[in-house]
Amino acid sequence: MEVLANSAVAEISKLVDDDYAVFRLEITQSQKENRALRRKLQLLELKAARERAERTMRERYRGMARGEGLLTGGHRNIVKPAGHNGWRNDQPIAIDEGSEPSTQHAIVIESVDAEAAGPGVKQESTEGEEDSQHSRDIQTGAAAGVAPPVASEDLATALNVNLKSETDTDTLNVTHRLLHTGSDHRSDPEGLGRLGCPPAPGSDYLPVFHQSQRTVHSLGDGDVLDTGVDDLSCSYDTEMDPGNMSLGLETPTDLSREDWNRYSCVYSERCLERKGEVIVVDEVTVKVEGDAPPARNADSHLGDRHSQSRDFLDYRGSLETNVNVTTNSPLHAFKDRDPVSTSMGPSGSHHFDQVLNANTRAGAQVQGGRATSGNGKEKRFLCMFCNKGFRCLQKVEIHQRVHTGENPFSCTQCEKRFSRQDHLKRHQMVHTGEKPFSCPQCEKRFSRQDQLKMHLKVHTGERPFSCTHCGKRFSERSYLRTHQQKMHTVLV
DNA sequence: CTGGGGAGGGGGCCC
DNA sequence: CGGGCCCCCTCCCCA
Repeated sequence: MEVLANSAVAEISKLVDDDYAVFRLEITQSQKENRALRRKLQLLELKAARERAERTMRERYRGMARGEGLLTGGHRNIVKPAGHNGWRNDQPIAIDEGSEPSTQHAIVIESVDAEAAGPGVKQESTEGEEDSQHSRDIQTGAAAGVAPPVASEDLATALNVNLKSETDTDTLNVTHRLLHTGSDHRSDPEGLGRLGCPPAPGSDYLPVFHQSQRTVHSLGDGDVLDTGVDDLSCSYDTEMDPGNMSLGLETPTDLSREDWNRYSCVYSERCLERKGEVIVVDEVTVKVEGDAPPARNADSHLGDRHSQSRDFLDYRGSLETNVNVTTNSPLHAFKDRDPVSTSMGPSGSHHFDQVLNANTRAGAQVQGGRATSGNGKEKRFLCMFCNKGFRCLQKVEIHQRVHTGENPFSCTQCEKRFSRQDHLKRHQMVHTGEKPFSCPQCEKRFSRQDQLKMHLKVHTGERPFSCTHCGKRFSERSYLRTHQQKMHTVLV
């Protein structure tokens, strides 16, 4: 009897276990379906939100374009909508010495080669069909402007952020994105802009999206990187800071243009690999439509004699003389224009200033001459403004202050501001009167070594610069230039 | 007009 | 990675 009872219990247990297993399987499948449906729903909602947001942005930009010239001559005076708490021209970035200049975010775009083994959506496909399906969804949804796949884990966050924009058109926290549609109006023979799609040999350019976190600034701007590639097939949309990213739409230089930047996003087959504040995008190619020449914060250079206009003019010059520049050159300035990104709520805000300008690469090369990678030490970090390459993230962030006008270091003696700490330190010698460098010939003293070096030419009679017209020699290039301009009317 | 000096901006390199 | 330094360029002022 006991045996029969035991066997019966065993049989019952077996049946229960079997049913339980089946039940669990069904539950798992249901959960999977649930997730898939939820994601689809989120994508749809996101799509709708983005379309609404873009529509709003366009209308706003159009309004600004009609009301205020965004580009006036060599300088753009950006007029922000009232009530916006974004970057203000009368509030130059002022981070006093000792305070942290900025906490910066960056996006690193790597080529396929660079991160071939990196994790990606594709690689993660083994985790579930839904992921790969999701990846496909995002890719196919590019034209409609679907949120970026910030890896599967970050997707929800990104989506949430994007969805947030749906409810607040004035505080559009939408992902920063890079638009791709396949450039057909640009030439980039060197493939600098081919950010991984496919990468030019030895050109792993890593445009750096600069995002400063400050308590008072929240300037978000979408950026577009024009890769100048004709056969692009992928683009991406990046979520810089899911919690605070602001949407930035490009401001067309040509106000008559109607082709406002259409922000669409497509993720490449790879995924974003987010590492702290650095996002690595694999196999990404982007294209830009629309113009947004860089502008400088008119008041960002306090006491700066030269840079305010000069840099901007230089920038314009690089554009104007760059054969690669097209009317759709994607130059963007952000601190001076922030018509959109005003996520300045009390919850804190970030400003995301970034500019992509593949077209100014030539200018950067002219200036630096070694802007591209592939020779010696790789310069994988690209300035989002001018595409100039740098080896270190910090360097490119510092460099981008050229474009942003950011001067975090202020002199306590005269309130002058500097973009670099060493410049501040150098400047402060003006106040201290320190002149550690003395001329061995005349005992004249200088505060700087390069000035001593310059001075030494007085004694050596070195005149390496000669006028090609009259043969007159000069010790300094600037002397020669001045001479030629005045005497020969030749621009050097 | 030339030359010299002062000063700021920027890139590169090294520690 | 950040700081510091070197170097160069440029502009301005002035003698």
